[in-house]
Amino acid sequence: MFREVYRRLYDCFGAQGWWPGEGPFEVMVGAVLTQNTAWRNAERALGRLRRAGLLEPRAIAEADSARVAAAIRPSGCFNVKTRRLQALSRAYLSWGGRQGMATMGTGDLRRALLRVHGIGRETADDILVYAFDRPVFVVDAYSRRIFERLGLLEGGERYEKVRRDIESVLDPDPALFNEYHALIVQLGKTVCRPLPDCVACVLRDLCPTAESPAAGR
DNA sequence: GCCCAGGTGTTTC
DNA sequence: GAAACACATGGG
Repeated sequence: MFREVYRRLYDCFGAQGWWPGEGPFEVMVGAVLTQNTAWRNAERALGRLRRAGLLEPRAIAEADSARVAAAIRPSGCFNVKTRRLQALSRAYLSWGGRQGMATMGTGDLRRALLRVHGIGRETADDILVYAFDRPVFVVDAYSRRIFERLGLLEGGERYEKVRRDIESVLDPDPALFNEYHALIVQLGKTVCRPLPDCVACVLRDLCPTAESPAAGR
């Protein structure tokens, strides 16, 4: 069923071509900047970092935190995110950069990322998929809501369970997981706004047998 | 003015 | 563990 949802979303929206970013490190920075933040604002912050010469691990790690904070201001929570970016940059360097990380197994890399201050499950999985091409499903509020509505999730499941359940029935194809999360976000942006209810219309197409709407909120 | 956005850490029960 | 809260800007 998760395959079918994917297929329909892909037919409907086409390839999303995520992640908009230049290399692994930039993707990682973007993943932190977009936490609880619209991508548009994360993008602004990214541009300002670049213009300030701060879009490199060593530059961020060694810069005065006030400078980093000023650069990423448009993405909100800038003091919090500054600490996170500096921690992530130091970790990135300590792991031997993109090469070092590329040689690590997905499980090890995930555990390493989760130990970094400010990198939670969703951000870690964003990084695994979009910076290092690992076949990992990114669980977010949209995917939960959509799958719950389709009856594929009960609601209230833990992050890890959702992730494993979905990964276990899909081919471990990095490109597929890359598109899947992007398509769900696309669906969320175009249809699920305001969040709770209007998922329904797309879901009628996705799965005619799904429970009818109104249970929202 | 209020709610939300491609969350996470801390505190408290 | 789970719930409540802080973090903070920009758009609808």
